[in-house]
Amino acid sequence: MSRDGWRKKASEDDGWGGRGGYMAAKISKLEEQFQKDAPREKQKDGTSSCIFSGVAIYVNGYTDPSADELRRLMMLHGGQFHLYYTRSKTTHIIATNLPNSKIQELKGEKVVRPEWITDSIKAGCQLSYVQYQLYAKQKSLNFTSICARGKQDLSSTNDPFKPNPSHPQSDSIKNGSCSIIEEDAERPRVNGIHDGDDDDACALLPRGSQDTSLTNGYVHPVNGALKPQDSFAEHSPHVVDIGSHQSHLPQTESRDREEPSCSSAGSKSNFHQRSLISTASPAKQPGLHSMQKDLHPKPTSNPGTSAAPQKGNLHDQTRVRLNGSYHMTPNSSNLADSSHQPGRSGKGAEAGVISEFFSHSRLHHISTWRNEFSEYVNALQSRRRAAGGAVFSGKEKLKKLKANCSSGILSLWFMFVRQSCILHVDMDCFFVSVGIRHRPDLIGKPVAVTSNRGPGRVAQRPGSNPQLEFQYYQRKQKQYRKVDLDLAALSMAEIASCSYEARQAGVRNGMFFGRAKQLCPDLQSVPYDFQAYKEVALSMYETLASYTHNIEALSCDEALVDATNLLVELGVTPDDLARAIREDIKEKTGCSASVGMGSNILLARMATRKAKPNGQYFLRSEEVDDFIRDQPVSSLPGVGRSMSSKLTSLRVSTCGDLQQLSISRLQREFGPRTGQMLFRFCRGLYDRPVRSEKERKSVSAEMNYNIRFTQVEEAETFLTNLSMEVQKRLEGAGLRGRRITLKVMVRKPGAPVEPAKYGGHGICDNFARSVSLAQPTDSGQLIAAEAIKLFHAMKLDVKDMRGVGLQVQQLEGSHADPSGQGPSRGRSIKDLLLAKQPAHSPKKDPLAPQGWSSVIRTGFFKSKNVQCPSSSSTDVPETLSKFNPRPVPTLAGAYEFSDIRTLLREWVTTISEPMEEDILQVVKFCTELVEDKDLEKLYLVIKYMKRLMQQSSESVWSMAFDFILDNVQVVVQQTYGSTLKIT
DNA sequence: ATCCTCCCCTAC
DNA sequence: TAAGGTAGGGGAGGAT
Repeated sequence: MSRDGWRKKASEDDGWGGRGGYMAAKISKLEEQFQKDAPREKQKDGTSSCIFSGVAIYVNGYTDPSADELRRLMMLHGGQFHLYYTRSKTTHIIATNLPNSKIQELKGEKVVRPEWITDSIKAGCQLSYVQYQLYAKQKSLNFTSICARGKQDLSSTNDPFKPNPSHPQSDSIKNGSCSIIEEDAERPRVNGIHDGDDDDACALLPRGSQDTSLTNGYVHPVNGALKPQDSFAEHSPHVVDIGSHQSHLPQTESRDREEPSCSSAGSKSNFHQRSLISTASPAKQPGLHSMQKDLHPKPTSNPGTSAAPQKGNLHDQTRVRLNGSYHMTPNSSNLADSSHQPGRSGKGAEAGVISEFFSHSRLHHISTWRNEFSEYVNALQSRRRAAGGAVFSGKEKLKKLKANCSSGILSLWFMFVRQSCILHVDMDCFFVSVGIRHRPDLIGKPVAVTSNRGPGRVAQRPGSNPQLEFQYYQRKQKQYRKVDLDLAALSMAEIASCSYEARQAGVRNGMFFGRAKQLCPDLQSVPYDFQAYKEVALSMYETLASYTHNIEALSCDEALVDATNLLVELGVTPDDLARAIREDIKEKTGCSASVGMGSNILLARMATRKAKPNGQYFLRSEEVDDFIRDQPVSSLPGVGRSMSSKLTSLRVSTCGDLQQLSISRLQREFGPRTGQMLFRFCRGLYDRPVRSEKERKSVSAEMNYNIRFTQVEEAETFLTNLSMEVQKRLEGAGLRGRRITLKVMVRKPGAPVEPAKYGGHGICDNFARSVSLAQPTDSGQLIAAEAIKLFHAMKLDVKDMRGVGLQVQQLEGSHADPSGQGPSRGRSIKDLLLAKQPAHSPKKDPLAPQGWSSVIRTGFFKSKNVQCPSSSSTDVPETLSKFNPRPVPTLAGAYEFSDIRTLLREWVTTISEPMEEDILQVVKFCTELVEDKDLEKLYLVIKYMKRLMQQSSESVWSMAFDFILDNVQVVVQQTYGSTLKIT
């Protein structure tokens, strides 16, 4: 039986629905609350009805209107609102975004967009939910007029739930012989422009069968860049675009999106809490709300980390300066860490070093924002689907403006020919622009954003050998320049962004500040202001969203806009639109943006290079061949340092040079896909549509700065803390992963022990190891345990470690249970757990099912001769022996938390169903901890069990946890007069 | 062939 | 001092 939130709760025989369990009590309490609130709401509002009589909704994830608002609407209009999903009682699930895994599971359910509710209220009657179904829409896409071959292609590429990862164009079906099909009404009409790049389609047509077909969006008979034998039959004026990227259900979830974190009753506290937070939030525009909320961060920047209370003992660390770097030592006070974050208690600072680093890391912020703005755009897309649509103030303004002018030839061209038009909007030297918004004195001056505030010179640190390092890097980059001995004394703070004036002097982004200062002595340094960047970025996105929601977020300062429909609707030229957008952005942010325009994403991006700074450039299709011929290959996306140098060795420096190489040659040199990419890119061909919904495939956290360990324990502590960070991110994304990868950077043999750059990793080798888990997890503890195992397997000298990263892959929604078919369980344990009788003394298992193995039947903790794995476990802790005269409570002989943890983990992971005897052993152990007044350990144990047992695919483990907790709480209550708060 | 695993590369 | 993160794509090479 699946432990998944949806399916598990769906079955009535799981025992939680009606047996008077905790869950049932909670649900009925919430229902009571709802009934109580309803009349009050009706009174407040005035407009009420009974149109939702008989309807009970459960809101999954973030929605617009928010869950809170939907709850209110249900109150007003006679419906029910369920905070928990119950298949028998919940009639409709309301959602706008669902992870793919969830969609697969819910195929039989009524999953409906929130507009069903708002529209019904507008209409004054309950509308049919059918047309509001979230994923029925996917199935009902009209493919009827697709030709036979198109259908063939669909089978392989069109499953909107399952994008083919190796197939960037898999979400659009185009080929040369199909006729136009009726498009999804909500799709922008993209016509004749996205030349097909579908491999399957290509393979089905003989090479060169269409001499005139390979174009970059402009249909012309001769393309000088193209030899007929290299042609793919990929272009057609008739494009079949199923629009799956529009109707895709977004997978990425917003940070404040709420879903049941777990199905079982055991998850109650966690889920309940999160749900309440969710319903209390006034989100009116989901993505926007989350972005704005983040702009005013709460003092506690660690909301999702339920492991927080473990801080202060388990993951204590302090920072010790050694060789100019921070060192982490376990088990010491970390009060110092909390000092820089007012309002944060000491226990919230366990990841002090890590979070401090991330808070200062521009790269970390850039990555985070990219995700967040993608979510923002996702939310816009969801809104866009809403009946009635949004108000596009920017668009309306432009429309009015346009009404006063006569339309030019070009706008007519766009109206009638419907040439696809993509805008690439890119803020000019973003960090600098934001940084000097209120510094008019710096406008027009060479400015760089960097962490270095000084003159750009620093003292060389003992032990470093900058010359050696620079030589190494130069050799690697095949630049045999003389090493500047003076470099040693220069600041190695990186320039995140520099003004065009600075660029004129040779300063570049990423350059060390000291070097830049040499090149440009007048260079002014401006500090980072991450908050401001985010504000401006949001403003930019809001501006774009006032024109269209067909936006793809590329980063905090860069976005793609598919303007095809907009231009047709407005009857304006791309330049008109770009000008309006740029003016708006400038007005709202005080910063300038450049806009590149072209018939596809590639061309739009290349046009931006020409547009910058503070300009716009529309690369017309007929100019493409001439334009692209002279472009350096390095300007193509995907061509970086490595590929550039490989191309140089092939005597290729411009796109024109690259056009001379045959596709087979390129594929031989670079591999099939990269070869094809190069072949197409250098001709300006690229047909990926603008898309906003991308499926996340990994979640990771790494730190390759200031990593200096002297002892193994430090590395282990760090891995644990990093795991907690990963847990936080997984929880934030509502994901769990099955595969864990540990990545380490290790000082290269012979490299200076102390790198030239302060805290830097220096010259390193990279190592990575991964492990697959039986079940997906988001547990930091579990990830830490695996990471530590991997770490030991690597047999590193910890002193040489310079970087550590943890990545989690093979993701799925944290509420989906992939297995759904664990080993069969007996009934007795369930009965025992459901009976929920506090059990203070162990008793014999009365009903041991026959199927249990003898090992299990004997009891895990009794048969088990526990070998405490930790070396320290043999030493009796002094504090305990001193202050506790009676025997220390043990679980199967273990008393150190680390050993208990190991024991519990083994128990839960190796056994599909716990024995009553063992459960009672644990209860007994916990009871003894209460008696021993060791609430700290008790808390850790409970907390750990909660994670462990609730993430098990066997729901019986969740029940076991509830049973244990309930029993322990009774004892705690008796002893202390209140219960333990487990978050 | 196709998958998996371990990398490297690229982009922001 | 300084904050060298993060996610995705894909190639190489081995296992199946």
